[in-house]
Amino acid sequence: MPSSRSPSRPTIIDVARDAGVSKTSVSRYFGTERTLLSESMRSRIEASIARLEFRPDRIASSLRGRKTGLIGMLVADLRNPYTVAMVHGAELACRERGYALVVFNTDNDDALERRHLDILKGYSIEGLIINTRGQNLAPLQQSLASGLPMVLVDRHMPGLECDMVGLDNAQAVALALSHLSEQGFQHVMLVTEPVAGISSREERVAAFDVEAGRLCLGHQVLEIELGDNAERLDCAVGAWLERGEHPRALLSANGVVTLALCQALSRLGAQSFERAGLIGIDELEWCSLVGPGISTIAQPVEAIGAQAVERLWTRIEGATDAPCQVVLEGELTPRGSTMAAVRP
Amino acid sequence: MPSSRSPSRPTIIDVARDAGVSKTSVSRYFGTERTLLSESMRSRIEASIARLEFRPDRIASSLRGRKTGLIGMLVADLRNPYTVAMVHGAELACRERGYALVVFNTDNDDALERRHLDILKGYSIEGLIINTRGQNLAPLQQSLASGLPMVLVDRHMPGLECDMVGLDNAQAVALALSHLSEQGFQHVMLVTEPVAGISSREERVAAFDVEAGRLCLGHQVLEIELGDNAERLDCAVGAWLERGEHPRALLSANGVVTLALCQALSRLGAQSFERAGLIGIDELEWCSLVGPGISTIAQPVEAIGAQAVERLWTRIEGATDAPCQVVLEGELTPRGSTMAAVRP
DNA sequence: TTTGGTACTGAAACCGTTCCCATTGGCGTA
DNA sequence: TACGCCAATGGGAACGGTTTCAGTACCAAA
Repeated sequence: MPSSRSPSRPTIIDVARDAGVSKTSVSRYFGTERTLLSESMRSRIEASIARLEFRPDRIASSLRGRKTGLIGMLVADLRNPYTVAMVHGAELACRERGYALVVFNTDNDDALERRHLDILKGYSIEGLIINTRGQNLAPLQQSLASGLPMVLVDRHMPGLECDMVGLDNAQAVALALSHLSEQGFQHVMLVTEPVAGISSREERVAAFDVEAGRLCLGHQVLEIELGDNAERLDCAVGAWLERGEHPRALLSANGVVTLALCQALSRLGAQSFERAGLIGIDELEWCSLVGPGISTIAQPVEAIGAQAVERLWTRIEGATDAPCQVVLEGELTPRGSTMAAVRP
Repeated sequence: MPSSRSPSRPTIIDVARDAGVSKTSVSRYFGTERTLLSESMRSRIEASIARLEFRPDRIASSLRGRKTGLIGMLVADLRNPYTVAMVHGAELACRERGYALVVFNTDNDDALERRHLDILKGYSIEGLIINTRGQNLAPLQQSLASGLPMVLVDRHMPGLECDMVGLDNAQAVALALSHLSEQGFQHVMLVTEPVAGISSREERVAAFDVEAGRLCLGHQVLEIELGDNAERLDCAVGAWLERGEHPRALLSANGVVTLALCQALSRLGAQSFERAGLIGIDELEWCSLVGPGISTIAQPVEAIGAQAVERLWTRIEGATDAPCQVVLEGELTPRGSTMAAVRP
């Protein structure tokens, strides 16, 4: 009945008293100095720990020397499936390495991002994973300068010299376009949220222009703010569908856009899916169910999250080589939406 | 240029020295005793804090007296949209109250759940939100007994007397069935993952039997393990479709099942959606896009997460009334999948 | 003048742990 | 025997804050 004594958790001193040893020895029982302990000491301590159900207070231990074991993560939109899967991958990797992940959602709010960053620093996190819009350069630069290991996910921030993990955008876009070309599409339109200096979007647009040119495809880019006003998208897509002589296809720059495009096509009439091809970056669970099945270029999202943690870990362990960049390849899943381009 | 001096963060002592006051006064500057400080003292401290960019170390301050401001959350499956939305709601509410949320994903692994619980306790969380399978009663009971405020989400755990927030299952099921009945369906099948003692599933099944009986609908329940073997589901649903004389409809017990059912129907042929009605508990972003549009009963997921935090908060503030139970209503969105039941 | 109260301030103890350093005892060696 | 060394152990300072408590200064009331 260890719980009947004191209402609060047992401390290392309780264990020491119970085992008849010093608190130093109990402290050594956890951590690397454990090998110093004799066999008898070790077993006595073990017994007391079990009897009292002692667990060291990580907060107290981090105060003096020991690390917190906390990794912070700042994401712009937790409801985005990309983010969720990435967080999941990062969480698995953290678990592997003995870290705990503290995730803050900034909801695309820059002020909130600053506040969350402050809070995270207050918890003495050992590393920081960032996947936000990048409007808060100064405070991030300062964190980096103060020696906090950081990793960017999905996009660079100019002026922030740190590791970065993301998709190989050029490869992904090329893969999509060569697939469309093979399927006989001759005109393509990339639909993206406003580029706004976000590097991954820039890269996708740039790769799109280059690659479509190389493949001799007619091409254009539609940059559009999603959100409240669905009509603008309907108009743009509708107009594009109208003036079609060639077999044409849409390339969606990410999962959010894919959803919006499917909604637009669906509003424009059920037969819209037959009037144009569609392929999207990001694999979504419902892609096989909609229309003829939506072709996708899947990002290795879980791997991206895991790699972010791995990069962080090497930095925490002391690696000081130049900032590196991990780009992972996308994978094509062809479905009905890009088959049989012989459309009027 | 405060950063050129010392590599590590300024401490309260640095501020005290800089302002020419005692560290006690600086400590008082934060927290409730602030009113004690004279005007001149307050402004001097303020200036030093700004000059040194001092932020109190929350970890250190929590050691003596002050709370950690951390709320822990244990979820069974972070990739489930229900979970994501609930986490998001909880996060907003935490932000409101000045808490930070530490989320651990147990991936439906009971051992992992125990480990995560231990870790969370090690960080001296102030409250715990639980949404897991409930196979780890003992350690949870112990946490509760030790005075940790806890809230269950979506389901009870028999033997764990604490607050609970979830869907009004009876109302949601009744709403779905009365809609189906109004639309002329005469036979309904509830499809659910294995009940396995999970209270929300039990309640949905119970309500289904009662309500279908009351409405004089032919009814049956299909309890099936999803995951790897999709064939079993295809068989079950296929067979059920075959032997149909009445207009019949499927009621999916949650979003995961809805996805599986749509996949099954889609595999069984595109016209399957016309052979039976379908309505699912949980609103999903793609429901309007699949087949004729899938009707849903939306759970107020964000509200559930927010309410969980609110319950926790009242407990943290000292409320000691009997464990309460917050049930929120589901909302019907009728779509094509439950229209025009006049099917052969 | 003494007393008492109020408004403000700081010294020191404390939180639970880790780390530095001193101590002890046993053993091999000169 | 005396010495040095090593393995094992413990005492106490330190970490960065909060809190308790003991002042100090000032002013009104007795």
